[in-house]
Amino acid sequence: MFSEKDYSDARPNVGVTVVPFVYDEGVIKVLIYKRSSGSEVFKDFLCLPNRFFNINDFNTMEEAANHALWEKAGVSFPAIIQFHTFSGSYIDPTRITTVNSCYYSILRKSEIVYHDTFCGFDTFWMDVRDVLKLELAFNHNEVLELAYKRLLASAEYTTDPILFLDKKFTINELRVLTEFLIKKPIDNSRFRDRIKKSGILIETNEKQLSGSNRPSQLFILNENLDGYFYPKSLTKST
Amino acid sequence: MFSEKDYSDARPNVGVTVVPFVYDEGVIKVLIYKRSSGSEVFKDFLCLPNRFFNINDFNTMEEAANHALWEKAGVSFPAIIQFHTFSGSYIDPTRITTVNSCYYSILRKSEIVYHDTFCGFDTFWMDVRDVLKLELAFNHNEVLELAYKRLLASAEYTTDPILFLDKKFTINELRVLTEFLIKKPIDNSRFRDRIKKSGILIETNEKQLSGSNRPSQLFILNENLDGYFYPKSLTKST
DNA sequence: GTAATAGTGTCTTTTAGACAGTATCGA
DNA sequence: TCGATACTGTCTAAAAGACACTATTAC
Repeated sequence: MFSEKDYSDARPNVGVTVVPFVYDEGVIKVLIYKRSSGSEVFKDFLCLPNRFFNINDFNTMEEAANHALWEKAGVSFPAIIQFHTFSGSYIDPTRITTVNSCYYSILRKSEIVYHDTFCGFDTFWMDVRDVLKLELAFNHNEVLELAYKRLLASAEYTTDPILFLDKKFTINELRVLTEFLIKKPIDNSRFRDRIKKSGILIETNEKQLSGSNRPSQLFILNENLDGYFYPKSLTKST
Repeated sequence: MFSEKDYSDARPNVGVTVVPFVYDEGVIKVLIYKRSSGSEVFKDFLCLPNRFFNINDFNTMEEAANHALWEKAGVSFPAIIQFHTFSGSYIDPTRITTVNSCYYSILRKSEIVYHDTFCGFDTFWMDVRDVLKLELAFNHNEVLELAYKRLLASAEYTTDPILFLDKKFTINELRVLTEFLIKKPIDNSRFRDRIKKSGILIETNEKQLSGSNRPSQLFILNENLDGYFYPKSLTKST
């Protein structure tokens, strides 16, 4: 396999797509941009940040993904999570068979460089659920749909969504975010118990005043733990 | 992005790799084969089933993956699960930058066409843990390592490993398999309770005699349920 | 004081964990 | 009858779930 000279004309186009998520105003928003009217295909369509994977410019697809993210969202080297690679001639119907590796990124609102236009692109942050009603370029509807599904599922098992919050956050902020992601109410008392016993959060010596009420304790993520958050009970947890 | 004429020489090589797993003699085995001494690269190395993704031969990478699996393991169109796409020049160091999309497959031992040589390849089924000690071609060590890790993790959350068992199986067979995958003993009584309450298994009217003892009840998988198996308790399960 | 949100305590229900006990077969 | 493995019951410990209660602030 992988013979350079034999196969150069039979190679697919390879691209990366990034789904940049942010938690803002109580909902998850995604960054999209409008393709220029000079584009070869999908002129003026809305689109997720993407990039051709050109081996002269990039060694790995993660580099290409980071480049796309920087170009459109103004964020450098955030955590990106590969969730699926699509392939087929349907992705770019007027051209050749395409391979599209997709990543999503959990961004902190405070770290995004906001710009209506950047590198010449018109970008928008929109509620994911609204974007899913639109017709996007390429296969970006299925890309966004799967990315959102995986993001929501990750809230059930991992601490990843904590990356949406500021470095210091309150347990209530985490609870409200988690309730949004899993679409169910969570009992406050239980949630606090679990979190304290799990050891995933470290109490800081700071408090936050959010109104005329008792100040809330600020926590940071315990970086030493990772992976699964909620204990399963298939076996004794020991 | 994706401009055909501009980028044809800058396209990476794209290949698929399949990790065929089977549950046999109480352990998970993987199929590997020996590359021919006429290969351009990695002559005589052991290797996982793989295939160049040539757009003249295949429309999607899943087709290429199925072809590789058929060629080496003699199984047609089993369930394949994409778990990661690797990229970089390190994958095939003497040639150009490569993109390698990887799948694993959960095969039933009874459905595998066993052959020491098939389509001219010498194939072997070996305990995964032993294969991981060897030096495989390309990046197949990291491919196998991640595939095995994902397979083991799937036993904690999904019913996927049931696909290793025959269509009709006993709860004890499932328990022993699960104990192997999660590397922990499971209480028999609890396991039965959970399974019965979860509704993932349907009782058949057949029993199996496995020795001088009470016959065991045979079950089949309830295909209507899918996804997660063990209930989490973040919220009331209702 | 009141309103508002942060955080705690306590009781009931559900589930997990350990393990003894019963069932059904071959020999 | 005995040995072996399949399967069930029962008791205790732990966790979940519901919700009342206290804490701290602005006004």
